[in-house]
Amino acid sequence: MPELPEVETVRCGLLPAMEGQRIARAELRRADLRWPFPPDMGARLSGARVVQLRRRSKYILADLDRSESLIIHLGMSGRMVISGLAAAHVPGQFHHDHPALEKHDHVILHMENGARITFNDPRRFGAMDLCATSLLESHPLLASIGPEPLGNAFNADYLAARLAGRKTPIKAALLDQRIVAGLGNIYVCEALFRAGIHPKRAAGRIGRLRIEALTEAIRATLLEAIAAGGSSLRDYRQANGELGYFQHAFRVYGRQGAACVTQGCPGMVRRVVQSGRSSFYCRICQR
DNA sequence: CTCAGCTCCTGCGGGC
DNA sequence: TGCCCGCAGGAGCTGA
Repeated sequence: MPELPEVETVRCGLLPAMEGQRIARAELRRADLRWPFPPDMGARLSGARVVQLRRRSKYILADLDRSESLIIHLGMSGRMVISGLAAAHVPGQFHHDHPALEKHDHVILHMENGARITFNDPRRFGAMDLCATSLLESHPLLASIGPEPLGNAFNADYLAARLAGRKTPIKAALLDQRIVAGLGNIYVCEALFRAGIHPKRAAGRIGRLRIEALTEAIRATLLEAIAAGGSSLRDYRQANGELGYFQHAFRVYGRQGAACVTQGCPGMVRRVVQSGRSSFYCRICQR
């Protein structure tokens, strides 16, 4: 499920185990995910201290004390599982009994503090790479990504300029990471519903006021999801260390055939396929 | 440049 | 029970 809110939730969950902490040993259980790991990745991670754990779009960036940064992408099915984190709120309190490894546990970071961070990814659409921290912005995976939707650079002026003249459906435009960072299929559907915009509407044919509504809908959708992830983080932290999946109430995503949640709206949620991916919307609320 | 379609990979649920 | 099919939250690549 990892779109921007889930990645942010994973980052926050990793903070107590990783930020400021040293990686005692990085264990690679295969040589690649989507792409081969960079040369000597295990050795380059082992012994490094994580100075800062950041997020850019759907990427987690771990700046190391070696002028390098670890780039992590969860792909479609990637998860981070923390174990040995006994009491997250008590610094330095870790125990050392870890559950057995599971299928698709591809990379394990054995932290000096006793925590173990496991990257599990059945479909292996995820990725890891190392890059000089000073060159991160020009890394091929990051160079052409658009502004963060929760930052100041993402506003109605910007979005209007990027959508102008484009015939592609707004759904596809918002999934394009070069236009805005971090959105995926779920939150695009949700944001379009909130903004009252039909997913098939041509991107260049949305009025200024509705573009303003759209930027605010995107922000609100993401902020609410991040808040929901944050609360679920507190809930499951003691249960198991699994990060990356949390319950969230969607208004249209996955609700085809169900009643539209808008008060008094007689419509039902529809599902259409656009460029191979499902879009969910209300034909009455979204134009 | 823009855009649609294909592709990587595994797992799950439904129909027969 | 087993088998086949469609579907899944991403995104790079190709070719028109």
